[in-house]
Amino acid sequence: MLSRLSIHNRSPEELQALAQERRKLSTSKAGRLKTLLLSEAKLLEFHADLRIWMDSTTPIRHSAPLKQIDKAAVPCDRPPAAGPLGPGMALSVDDEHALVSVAQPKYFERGDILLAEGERPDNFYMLCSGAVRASRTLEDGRLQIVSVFFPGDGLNPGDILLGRSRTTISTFTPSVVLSISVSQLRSLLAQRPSISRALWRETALQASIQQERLIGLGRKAAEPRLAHALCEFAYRLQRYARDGDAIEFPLTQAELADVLGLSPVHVNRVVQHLRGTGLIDLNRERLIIRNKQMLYKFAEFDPEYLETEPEFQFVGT
Amino acid sequence: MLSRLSIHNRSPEELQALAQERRKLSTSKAGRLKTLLLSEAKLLEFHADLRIWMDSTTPIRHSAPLKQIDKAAVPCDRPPAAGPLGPGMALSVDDEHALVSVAQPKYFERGDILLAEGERPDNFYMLCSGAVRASRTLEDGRLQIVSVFFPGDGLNPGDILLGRSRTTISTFTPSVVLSISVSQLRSLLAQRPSISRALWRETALQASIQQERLIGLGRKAAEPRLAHALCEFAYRLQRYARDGDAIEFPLTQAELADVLGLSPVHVNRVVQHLRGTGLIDLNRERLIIRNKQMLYKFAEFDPEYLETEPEFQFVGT
DNA sequence: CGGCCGTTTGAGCCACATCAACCGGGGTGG
DNA sequence: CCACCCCGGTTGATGTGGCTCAAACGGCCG
Repeated sequence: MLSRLSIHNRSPEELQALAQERRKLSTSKAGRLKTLLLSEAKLLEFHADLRIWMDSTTPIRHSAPLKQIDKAAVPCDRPPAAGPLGPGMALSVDDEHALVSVAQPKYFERGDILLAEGERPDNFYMLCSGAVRASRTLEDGRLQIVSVFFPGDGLNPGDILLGRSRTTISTFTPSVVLSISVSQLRSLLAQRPSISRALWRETALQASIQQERLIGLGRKAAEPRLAHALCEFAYRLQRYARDGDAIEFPLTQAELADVLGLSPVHVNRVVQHLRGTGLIDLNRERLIIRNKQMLYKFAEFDPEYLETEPEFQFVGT
Repeated sequence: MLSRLSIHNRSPEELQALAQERRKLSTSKAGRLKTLLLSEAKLLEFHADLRIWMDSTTPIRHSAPLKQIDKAAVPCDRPPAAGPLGPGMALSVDDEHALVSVAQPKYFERGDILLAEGERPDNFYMLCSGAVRASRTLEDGRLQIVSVFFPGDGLNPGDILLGRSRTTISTFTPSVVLSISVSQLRSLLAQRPSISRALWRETALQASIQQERLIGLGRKAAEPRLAHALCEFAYRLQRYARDGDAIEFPLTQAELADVLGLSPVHVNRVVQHLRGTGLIDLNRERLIIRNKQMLYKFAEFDPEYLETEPEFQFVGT
């Protein structure tokens, strides 16, 4: 993990300069050191972007447009216009501002553990970039992945209330998350019912995803089960991207197996067969859905369960 | 379903008298008519108990003890002291009073559908007595049960926010349910953040249960999977009963199969083998856990995920 | 160049599904 | 009151989807 810098009292410009420095330095290095420097640069740039976004949006409610940022440089995978958290959690600019102002950005390498099974969650995490899993290891060593998170998702909205995490939360790829201490979140929730509502909604949405996966595990054969997972991932990842494009795919086949409750070799065979039908193209880097219509049909995938009806988002408050 | 009576402006005594009347009448009848009369009596008694509870607890906060009621006559399976909803949803007397006062009790026969897949949920349901499932039917007719509800559970806390039910909610056994229209619930939520918090918690708790079942479906063999489900059911049902007793078991083996993602005949064989080991005794009426220690170990069951840490229940508000 | 990781391929096996028939009890209808 | 039937549970025979074990391959990093 990264050494902590004293960055909290520096201007965005200073932070960007620091980032630039690391990038320059990294070109002359190689291997592990190089990637470390690059990831440090990324985190600094994320800090800078965050600061810029904070300054450009006043805490009083009005939807201030975010100063346009070079997208390639932003480690956050969502349109910056919606703030660093994106529209995923359905927060108002005001609420997002309140959340972000008490949040701390953190960078994790591939495979790092954010929260271990059985621990008390001290922080609430929101994923800005990368991909994260929640998994459980049984006594005999078998592993089941219970949730897969993408940028914009909250990682443990339910655990906050339950007081203990029953799964291990770790990254698939290098990731940037915003972390809020539970105690600070608590006082925020008391002040802002709409944030409370948003977290409840996030909990319900993730339960809905789990439910759909449960149905697959219980009653679908391997092929439609895999197809459904791919549809879900593609849909969630593409919500904020152009349609039809290749999708950066963050899981290995072995990890897919742990999501689907299958063995890695069987996943491989199923992937090949699905490739053979021409419906999809999948390899380590990217997923391309060649015939969305038919794939949805084959997988019995209906994206409705991934959406909230807008009128229900802010009921009551 | 039952014909509606005009009961809302009758006293508890009148209601009990009416119930007594049906019971008397029922003894001279047989078959379907008899059970209908009995269920009508039950609903009337439930109404009466509700009224008594409402009268004995003032809307101003103080934990008024409920007048002792003959437990056998109360269709609600939880200690009346905690109100008709019991401690399941972790409501204060005050909140429970607010909820119950706008709720309508309803009685459903075995197999009745409360909410069909794809419908917009107009009501929020709380189960007082009986057992209820949420299930999904695939195109080829296969069925997967996603949740099993027992008295004290909310049936659709998440759907309220998502605006559409993705599963069919129906009963295993005759059941009494308290129903609140979503619009009334909405205004309650705006007034009482603690109710909002309780529903969020209920959503998280049910997600936690689903998560545990998902792990079983993905990575456990049939036997520990069944054992785990039985542990869970027993634990949830016994929270408000004496330990070691026989438990009234509401599912058939075929229904168990739909919970576990197995075929009915395989469930049968597994049940027999589990009986053979002496760990449990299970038939249509009752479940007896003979060796809790060993069963928990075999199933890798740890009831922690069914509990909320008390200090987290009312944070912030 | 060597080692590691992710993918691929093949052979054999087992847990669980499917199909089919029978049993016992309680409710129904004649 | 009896005959029937339906439902839930039980049993046996047979088939198969997916697992396990084992080995090889290609690309990337050191």
